[in-house]
Amino acid sequence: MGSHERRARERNATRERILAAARDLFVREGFEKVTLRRIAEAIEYTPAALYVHFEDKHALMSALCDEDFGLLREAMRTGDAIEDPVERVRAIGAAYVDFALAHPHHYQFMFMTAWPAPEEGARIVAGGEAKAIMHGDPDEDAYAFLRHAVAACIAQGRFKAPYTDVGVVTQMCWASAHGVVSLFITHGHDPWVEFRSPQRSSHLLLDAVLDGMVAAPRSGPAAIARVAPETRR
Amino acid sequence: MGSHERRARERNATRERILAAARDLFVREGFEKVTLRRIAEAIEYTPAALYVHFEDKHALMSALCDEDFGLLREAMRTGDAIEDPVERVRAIGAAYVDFALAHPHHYQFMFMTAWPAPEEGARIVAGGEAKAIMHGDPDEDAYAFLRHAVAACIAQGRFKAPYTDVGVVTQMCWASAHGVVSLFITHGHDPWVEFRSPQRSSHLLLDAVLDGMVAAPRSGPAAIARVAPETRR
DNA sequence: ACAGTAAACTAACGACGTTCACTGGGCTTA
DNA sequence: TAAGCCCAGTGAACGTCGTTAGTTTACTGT
Repeated sequence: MGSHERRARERNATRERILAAARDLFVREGFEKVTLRRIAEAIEYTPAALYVHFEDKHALMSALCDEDFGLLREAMRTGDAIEDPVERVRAIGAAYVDFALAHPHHYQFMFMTAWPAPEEGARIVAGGEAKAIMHGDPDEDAYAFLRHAVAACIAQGRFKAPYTDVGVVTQMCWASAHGVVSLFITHGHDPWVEFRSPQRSSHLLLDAVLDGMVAAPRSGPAAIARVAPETRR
Repeated sequence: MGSHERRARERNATRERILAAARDLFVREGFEKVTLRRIAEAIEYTPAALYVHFEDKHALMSALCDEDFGLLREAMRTGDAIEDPVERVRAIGAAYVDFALAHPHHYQFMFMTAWPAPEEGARIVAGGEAKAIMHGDPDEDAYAFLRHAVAACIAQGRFKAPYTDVGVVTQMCWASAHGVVSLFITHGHDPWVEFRSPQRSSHLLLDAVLDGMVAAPRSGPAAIARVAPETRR
């Protein structure tokens, strides 16, 4: 009677083998070299076999993506214990950047590829798999995690006007980190732009943004908690 | 004897027709729908005919790109007359964002696609066409144009430490604008992120960055020239 | 009138994602 | 034990893509 479970386990095992092969190709050869035929070849399967485990290539890549979003979420937990919300935002940004630079191919797929768009047919994907990745819960959603920290900053009045809209400020912080790393990923090796350390650039940028947004210390201990950017790292 | 010129003119004309068809497909149907076969069909040619005018698809797209870099450069000239370098940087950023949002597909190709990388063969493209796009001359190169304005800021001591490295600060400004617009282009229609106005977000971000970088007004007229971000737009 | 040039065509190649009829071994059931 | 089902995996094909080699065709300069 446990054969059901064994079959399911086996099925899941080959599914994992497929994903592993895809990830291997992905991280080693880059983006557009990941081909169903090469994945199949890597695990000594026929290309058609992949369709038993994934609806199509997009679904396969999405599954890879899901795993990476989990990793990113975990990486961003680094700053979870930091009391000061502004410093927490800073730590989250640093973790985000580190993740992106450590896994550029994954990052590229996660945040730098425009998905096929809703089409005119307006057929929403069957189960709504995108929803599974990010649905607003700070415990499971990297975006909501950042947003949560930003909301804390605003709630404590740490940001002066007009930086008081949680959504906008969250996007500003996200864009700061994303801007540097995505530029580095696409143009980091172009000859015409001297990219020194993207780490340093992104940290400086986030420092500048936060500096620009934080309200002047009125009188409280906020001024003490604040660390000078140039001495921090 | 003038037939040489006429032939050249005709040749150039069909080259332009190819580019126009490509651009049309590009802007109307988006990125990956641009196919050599569809371009050829649009101008009632055979796919192979395109290879008379372009080395390969990449070269064709690069030619499209060149035109767009020209447009971008022209758009960024808006802030050319602005005296105050900080405000000039702000204006350049705004123009950049406007361009990106007005031509998202072009922007995607110009700044959001990782080019095939040098390969291991290390065969540099024949004429060095990438060099033609951006080669450091502020009059022809959008990046150098921004860099020039940033350098003026630094030369006038408008930025406090540690924001004194021209290259790094230029990249920070660039990344600020690029971060917002690229996120909007790829994820602007995703359900899980409430993207209000990317214009507003990017302007606020650049404001915050500049606010964070500018030195406190010592005593001079700089404080007067500085306009409060929230009242500007 | 003739040879040369070059733009455009025909036809094919290999690689891609995807589909579909099929097979064959393990499982359930009689 | 035999019959029948399930389903992971196969084989072969389809249509599309970028690209190439060989050929035609129209115009040019002599």
